Amino acid sequence: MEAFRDALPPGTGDALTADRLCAIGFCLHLAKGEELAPDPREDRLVYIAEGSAKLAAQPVADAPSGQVLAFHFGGDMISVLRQSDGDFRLVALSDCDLVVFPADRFLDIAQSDPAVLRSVLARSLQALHRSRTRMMQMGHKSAQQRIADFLVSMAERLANCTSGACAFALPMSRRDIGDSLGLTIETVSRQLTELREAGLVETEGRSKVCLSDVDALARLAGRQHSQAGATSKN
Amino acid sequence: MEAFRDALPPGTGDALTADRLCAIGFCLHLAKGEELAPDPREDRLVYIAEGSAKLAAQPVADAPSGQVLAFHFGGDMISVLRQSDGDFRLVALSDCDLVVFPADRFLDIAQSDPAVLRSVLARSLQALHRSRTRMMQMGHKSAQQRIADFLVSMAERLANCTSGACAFALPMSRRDIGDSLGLTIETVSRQLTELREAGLVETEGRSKVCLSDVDALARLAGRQHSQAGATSKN
DNA sequence: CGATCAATTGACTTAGCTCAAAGCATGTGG
DNA sequence: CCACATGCTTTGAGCTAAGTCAATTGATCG
Repeated sequence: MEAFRDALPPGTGDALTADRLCAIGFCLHLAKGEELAPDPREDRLVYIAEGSAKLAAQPVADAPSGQVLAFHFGGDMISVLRQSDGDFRLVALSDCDLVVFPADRFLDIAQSDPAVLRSVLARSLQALHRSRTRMMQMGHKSAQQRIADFLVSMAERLANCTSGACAFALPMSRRDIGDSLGLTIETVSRQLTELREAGLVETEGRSKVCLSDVDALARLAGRQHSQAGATSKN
Repeated sequence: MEAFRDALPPGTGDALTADRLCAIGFCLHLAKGEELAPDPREDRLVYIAEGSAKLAAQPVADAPSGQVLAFHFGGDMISVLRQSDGDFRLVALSDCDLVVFPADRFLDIAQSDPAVLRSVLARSLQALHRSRTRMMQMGHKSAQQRIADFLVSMAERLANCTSGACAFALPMSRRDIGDSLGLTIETVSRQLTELREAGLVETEGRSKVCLSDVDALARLAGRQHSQAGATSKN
């Protein structure tokens, strides 16, 4: 819970507001593979204090594990809106510590502190912008570009690396990667092999990857030297 | 300008706030094909009082006219964020009446009226949710499903029709449609032909379309009986 | 150490892209 | 008012990237 207080936008919001927000949130631990119990009655805001998770749609015919909307990691604040046709699911990719807020009450409180509300709004407008940029790219990009883009995003997110070389572990499976990019696991695997043969990526075991040249990957992904608006935090 | 006042969320926001918001906005008319002059200095919120427009990225190699992020129509409020790598462009598809606000000042004023701010936030969270749902679909959908989905969206947006039959005129070209769905004009055309042969769509001239069974199209698009979260306003 | 499930690799199929040509609207000038 | 020119749209014929099906390899955990 303390971690959440630190995550509030710096310089905005007073201590009182933070206290009141903490009062309505509850902490929750999810073990790897566990899922945040859906609540069809209300929208929720979830803060990920620690760990990694995927936001996925209910499984459908052509995506048995449920299509992946986004990946989220420690420090992210995400909104889990209830859907008319069934909730989206927040599934832990690794052990997770969460703080869950009812969206209505959270906003009621934030409303008394416009600075907080505005900063939440600014965040969500940015997120919308990123989501759109991403969507646009999705429609026009090849499998290799998508994988390259994915790796660059993960490097930023997981290793805080936007340039040069870096190594980190991917918490999600190939299936999750494929489901998030609109590709099959086979294609994901093949593209990784190609990138490996091109000397851009090394892999070890199922999850460890090592990117030798993030800039080259970014170029491959078709990113126009944009360091802003690249991560996929909510 | 009066039209904008009506567009403020009903029941929220007082008259004073509306007055102050109107004071910082300026009206603008765009003729068909014209473009909102970009302003790299600040983000803007644009209200479309009348007409239709596309939000497109700067032209790149593989999309000469610029990739289309979204279509917008009368009544929409959209945010045009400046980009690190060049602005997105708002281009009129038909003659348009706009009201343009500097985002910062708009939010400064809205901040004094938390109800307005919150409603703008709620809108943008919804928009984010829709954008993500859409993005997810984009990755996994066939050309025919995308076209069907597009037609259903347009029926809702342009003819206020979510079921049964309806007819309307598409203000955008096949190229714009393709650019927004990640398809080529040829594929757009071919899929329309298939839908025509299936008896779901009739076309007349370049722009007029007649959908005989919106529900069937929605089913074809893979929409799970979701009437909520379907339009693509902001 | 072995069972099990994830990941890789291969062979084949197919949806959608590219290149190319022909048809139509729409608008303009005679 | 009609003819024509222009540019959108449609249609056709390959081609290629990615999906499908199937078999193998490899990793992880009890």
